[in-house]
Amino acid sequence: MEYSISEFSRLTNLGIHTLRYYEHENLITPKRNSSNRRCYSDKDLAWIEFIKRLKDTGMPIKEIQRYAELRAKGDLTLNERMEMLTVHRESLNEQIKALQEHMAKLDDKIDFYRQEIERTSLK
Amino acid sequence: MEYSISEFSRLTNLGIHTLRYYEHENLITPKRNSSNRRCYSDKDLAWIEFIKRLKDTGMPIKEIQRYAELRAKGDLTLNERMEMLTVHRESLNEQIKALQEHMAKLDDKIDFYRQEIERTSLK
DNA sequence: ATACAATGTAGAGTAAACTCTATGTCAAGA
DNA sequence: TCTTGACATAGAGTTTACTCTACATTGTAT
Repeated sequence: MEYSISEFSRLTNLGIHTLRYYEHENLITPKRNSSNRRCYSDKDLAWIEFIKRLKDTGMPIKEIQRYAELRAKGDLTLNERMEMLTVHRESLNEQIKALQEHMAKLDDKIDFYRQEIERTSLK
Repeated sequence: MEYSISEFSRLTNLGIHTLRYYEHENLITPKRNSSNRRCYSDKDLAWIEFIKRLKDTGMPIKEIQRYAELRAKGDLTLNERMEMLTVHRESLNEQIKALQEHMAKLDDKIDFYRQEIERTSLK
């Protein structure tokens, strides 16, 4: 299947402006039809979903750009891309650990508040 | 103990400019000495550490501002503050869940890469 | 043929959170 | 006294990632 930019915008939940911005930043390069309109494919869809995942896990656009560049060069860059993902995996792991520690501390704080409210009878 | 802004900067790992910025945004209000220099206390230190925690868990400055405002009003706002923290706790919980899902998908992708590299003998 | 809605490009504007610059004050050492 | 060096304020500048505006084209319905 092929999609116009507005269809693709709906499918990906990314604004039309954002899609054009991503293209401008060379994250994605959809085909064009005879009238120069963008034609997004299902492959583009899978790719943009992966881009979203990288973004949602804190990878900056610049680095996704680098990854996209490698991807465009084909199979010869598989090693390098896997290396990037492996490094990113580690950062993700640390993010999760950090958030879990924050969660524990936050729980302590909430408990403390609960006691204070009890003690001062502000409940 | 009391600390000058540069000492406090070292203790908190926040730049001097950032500390002044936080004060400008009413997140923290250190005492001043007779020459109008900032005098940070140990209480300020504990407070800034908590601010960092909120920030690191994705709370925007605006909301920390709101929390700081309540804190400045004293014990009468304990309930409201606990409510804020409880809501924030939930968001933190969801962040962790989301990251864990991303991690699982990323692992799948890395496995796929490993197989592709094996298959195409690019190792 | 005409209107109009979707699309195209280039570039300006926005929001958040800093970060830096210009300029001035002040206490302490040479 | 003179000179630093740390600190003060006000406000400008930066970075990231969009988001929007202005204006030109194009395909389709009337």
